[in-house]
Amino acid sequence: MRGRGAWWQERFYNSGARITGPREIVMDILHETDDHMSAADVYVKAHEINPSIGLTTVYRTLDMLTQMGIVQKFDFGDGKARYELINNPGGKKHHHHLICLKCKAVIDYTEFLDDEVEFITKTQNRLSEKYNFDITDHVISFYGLCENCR
Amino acid sequence: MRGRGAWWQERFYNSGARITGPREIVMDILHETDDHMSAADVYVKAHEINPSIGLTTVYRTLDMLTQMGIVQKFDFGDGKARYELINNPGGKKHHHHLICLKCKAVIDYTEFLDDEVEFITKTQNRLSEKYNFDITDHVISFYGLCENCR
DNA sequence: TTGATAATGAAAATCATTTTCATTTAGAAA
DNA sequence: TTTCTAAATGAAAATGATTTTCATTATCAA
Repeated sequence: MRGRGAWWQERFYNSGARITGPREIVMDILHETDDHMSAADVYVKAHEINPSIGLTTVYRTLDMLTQMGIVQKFDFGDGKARYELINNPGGKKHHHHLICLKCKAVIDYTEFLDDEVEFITKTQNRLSEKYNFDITDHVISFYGLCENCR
Repeated sequence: MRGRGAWWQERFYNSGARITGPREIVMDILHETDDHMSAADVYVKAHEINPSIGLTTVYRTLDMLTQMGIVQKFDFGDGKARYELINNPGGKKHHHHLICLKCKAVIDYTEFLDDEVEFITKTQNRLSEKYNFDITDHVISFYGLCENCR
């Protein structure tokens, strides 16, 4: 299943990043899950595939992917960062999060994105022009109390 | 300047939270700044006012305020959480963030909120109904590379 | 095939945040 | 006002995620 899509390899190349075993494995793992994975989660899976991979490398790879805009890093308030592929062809759809402030439960929602696209596109264009930012991504999260905690 | 607004004291009361010296000081500090303060930042200021206040209490207070929806907790990716008052009468306006993935610079923007209000209100209503969530807050952030890093 | 350099892994270091626990305090009740 | 009890506090220790260091290895352009 390795090398399923050259799409990211091309992006690595364009960034001057080498394509290595550990990086391929991390990309595979991210492709294969629908979860919000922490670095430790990725490490555990990577370790099953190749026990010589170090946690440090997982961190470094996830960080690099985040900076390249391939991965999105989230903080749900439970003390560890979570990572998700931004473009996962055939994978999880674009979505946002509904986060409970008390129990930290996270609900992914994909509804109501039509209105969002319109709003985000417009705002993003305005912002990138005004602040000369190369915007690659956005986050929309709603916070509150879930039905169990309210 | 203490006790400037009873608004939060009432909310403390309604939550069964006691109004204590340390908590008043933390609220004052949050009222008086426009920055995105970390717990350590708040601690330093609190310590100037009353050196007996402990960092632990600052953390606990900020956490409580976050759960009460008085404060919003942010993660800009630099490893420490930031806190801002959500309703600061006479203070900083509602705003969102533009965050550089490389240098972690944060730009606050307040423009283009008219479109946002419409979009957010609608989405929030739909979500709270569908998922039975008591939504108190939202975050919209844009990520990318700032003009120096792009 | 080779060499420069990027990437890696293990271990140690860092550092934000949380926990523990003995002490103090707010504020309801008497 | 005084008393009483649960909530709040602070210091210190513990935790745990993430980063740094540095010697070794591997990628890939030439």
